Amino acid sequence: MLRVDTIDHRIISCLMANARSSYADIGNVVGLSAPAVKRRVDKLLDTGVLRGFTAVVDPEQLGWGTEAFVEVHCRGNVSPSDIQNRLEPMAEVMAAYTVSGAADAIVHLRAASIHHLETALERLRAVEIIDRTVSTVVLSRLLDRPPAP
Amino acid sequence: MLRVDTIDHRIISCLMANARSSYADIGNVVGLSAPAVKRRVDKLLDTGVLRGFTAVVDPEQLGWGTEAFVEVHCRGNVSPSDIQNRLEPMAEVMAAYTVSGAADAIVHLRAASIHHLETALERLRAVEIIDRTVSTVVLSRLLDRPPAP
DNA sequence: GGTGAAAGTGCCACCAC
DNA sequence: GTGGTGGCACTTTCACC
Repeated sequence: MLRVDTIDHRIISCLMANARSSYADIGNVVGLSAPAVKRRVDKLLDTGVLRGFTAVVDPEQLGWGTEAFVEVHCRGNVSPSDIQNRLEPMAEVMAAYTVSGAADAIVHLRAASIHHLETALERLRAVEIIDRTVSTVVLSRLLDRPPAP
Repeated sequence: MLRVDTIDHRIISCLMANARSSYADIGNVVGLSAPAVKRRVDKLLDTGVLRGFTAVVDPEQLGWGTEAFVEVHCRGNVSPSDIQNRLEPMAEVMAAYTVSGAADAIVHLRAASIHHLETALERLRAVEIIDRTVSTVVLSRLLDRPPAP
């Protein structure tokens, strides 16, 4: 793990605001030349601080407007990597976390419709290591921010 | 609201995989020339299907590795926009949703440490419209995917 | 970390369908 | 309305200082 200084943070902020901005533009903001910015970005990508660049889409307009959070309770003792391997092939799984408290994991599902969500939940519950699930359907997205600097 | 055809979807997929790929590269994948791709991307941005381009960072390595999901229960009847206005100024709020079930909202918090998370939770509970909260601390991130095509 | 030059890209006007 | 072409400015990317 390496040191990420103030200039790196400002470069990351620029790229989070607009991942397609040019190295020259970023350089004007942070006070560096374009090649210097590129060298820092390449290093941040190499070390994994920056994982990549992606487009932010409106799931609603693409027809993936139905979301739910699912508490997953497993039978017996299950390792996090077990759960991870089971969830990875499911396209509807946006994110998953092991958590404190009664549940073993929280799974963030996104689907095209309530019906699609239902089938995804059925497939989730069919996983043998999963004992039971408690799902909470999202009614509206109040806030959705990209990660902070 | 406009029509988003198959080619648009494939362009969006390319940009989600790498928001910094060139229009020519995308064109090679979807079978269009670079200017044709740019025109479609510009239109998708105009209409809001594409909201922008952002860098994907590893929160762990940036020192924002502590996460929690918080069920928020409000007193009386509170409108979603009320909750939204209260949460918007909090930097630790990554996302928030109104949900079905007993809770009024689910708030996704991200903080630099357990102590930072604690102070964020205190500020959340200090909001007068909020009656009580039930928080679930994330132990590990099993999966974290950018939105699907 | 900056500079300069070569290769690649973005972006626009214009044309064809 | 769609998509393709050509040309010029800008960007990326390298070696070198």
